[in-house]
Amino acid sequence: MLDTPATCHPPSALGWSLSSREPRSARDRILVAASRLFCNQGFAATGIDTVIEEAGAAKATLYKHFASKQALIEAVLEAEGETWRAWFFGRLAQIDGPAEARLLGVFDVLYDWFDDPGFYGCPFINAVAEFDTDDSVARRAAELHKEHLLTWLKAQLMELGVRDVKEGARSLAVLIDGAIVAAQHGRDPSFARTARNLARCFLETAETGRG
Amino acid sequence: MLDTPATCHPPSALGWSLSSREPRSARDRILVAASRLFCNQGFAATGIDTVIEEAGAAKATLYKHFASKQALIEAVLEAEGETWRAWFFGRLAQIDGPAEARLLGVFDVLYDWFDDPGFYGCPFINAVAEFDTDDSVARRAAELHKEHLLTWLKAQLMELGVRDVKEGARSLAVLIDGAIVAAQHGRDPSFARTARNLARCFLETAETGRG
DNA sequence: AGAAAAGAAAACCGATCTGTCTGCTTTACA
DNA sequence: TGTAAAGCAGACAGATCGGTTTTCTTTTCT
Repeated sequence: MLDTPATCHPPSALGWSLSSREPRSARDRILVAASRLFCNQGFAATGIDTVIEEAGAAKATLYKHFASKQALIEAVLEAEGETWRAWFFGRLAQIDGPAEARLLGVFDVLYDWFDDPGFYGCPFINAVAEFDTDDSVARRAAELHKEHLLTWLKAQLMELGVRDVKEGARSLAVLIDGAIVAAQHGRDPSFARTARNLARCFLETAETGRG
Repeated sequence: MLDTPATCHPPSALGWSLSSREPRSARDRILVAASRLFCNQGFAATGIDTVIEEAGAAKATLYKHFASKQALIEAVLEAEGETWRAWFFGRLAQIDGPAEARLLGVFDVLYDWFDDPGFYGCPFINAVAEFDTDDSVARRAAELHKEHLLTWLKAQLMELGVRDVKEGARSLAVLIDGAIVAAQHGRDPSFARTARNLARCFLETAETGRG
């Protein structure tokens, strides 16, 4: 009963997902199970009973650690985002060379993410798609996540010496979001390469202003 | 009770949404109400009872026209997609000039879409985000929708004389998806301009092979 | 005008939802 | 070893879910 249900992909071995972490406490097990179920089956579509069954935990235990389902969703998004960013920026940090190589490397790392059988799109994009209307917790979590990304992108663009760093980061963010959605819909990781070519094309013209 | 609830944006005046259509039959009212609620509050999060209340219809009437909630979702996606494409391609058809102007015009039309107060992102992206795991009706509807878009893009790129038409269409699709998601998350229509600049940048290098 | 279809209102069904509460067992720590 | 916390199992509550059925009214078309 602790096996991964057939409707869920196996936890990734790459380490971008919370599901690949070894749970220690009951709280961990609940968080990991909720993460896997929420991200694969949807937040609203996944019930609390399913989460505790997958986690092998008691309902009272869940509600001792998380005040409500909303709070659990919030915790899942935060933990999932942190895990993903640690993996993503960790991979990028291994790339030595100029900032341009690191910026293009973004799309190589994205390729590996898309190519993982457990890839289910970006949890934040999926969450905002569900809870769009109200300015919910999901939206704020997504904003924070994107803020982290933009900060990193801007640092690289600054190092590269492009003129409009803010607009450059926005451009790359559009490419990243577009690649994620296209890869998710088409189940085709090669959209990372398509986006990479667009990025190279953009950087070539944007770099003209560097010193 | 037929008023738009506070949680929903007013129906668009531009005509890209099904909500802007004047409902004639009870079936129409149900379809329009379901479209507005599903797209604004989420598919799973919106109950049948809410739909019939918003539509001012009886539950039996709904189930006479639609076999199930899934069938209703399917009908909403199909109708919403058809309405959107009629609006989108209609706007683009008004652009006279070379294919390049029409391709860049895509992002001007997208701007108007994003700028509408009733903008809730792309229904297909949102639906796939909810029903990702199973190869559901939503996924097939999204594929069909993207197929329409790609066909149009390829026709323009062919007219423009670019070398790799298929890859060019994929590139523009990434830009469109990315702009949609970024605009939805940031509630900022100007991501359409960012994507437009990327498209111009891409077309300039891709056009080198035209005759 | 009269037949027939469409629709409204509301009761009703079984299942499932989030969340609470009560026992009992296991773990952890002093 | 004894005490306290943590956790499991499951019943339970009230609401809501998707969906069916019945009765009555309105519309529509010949």
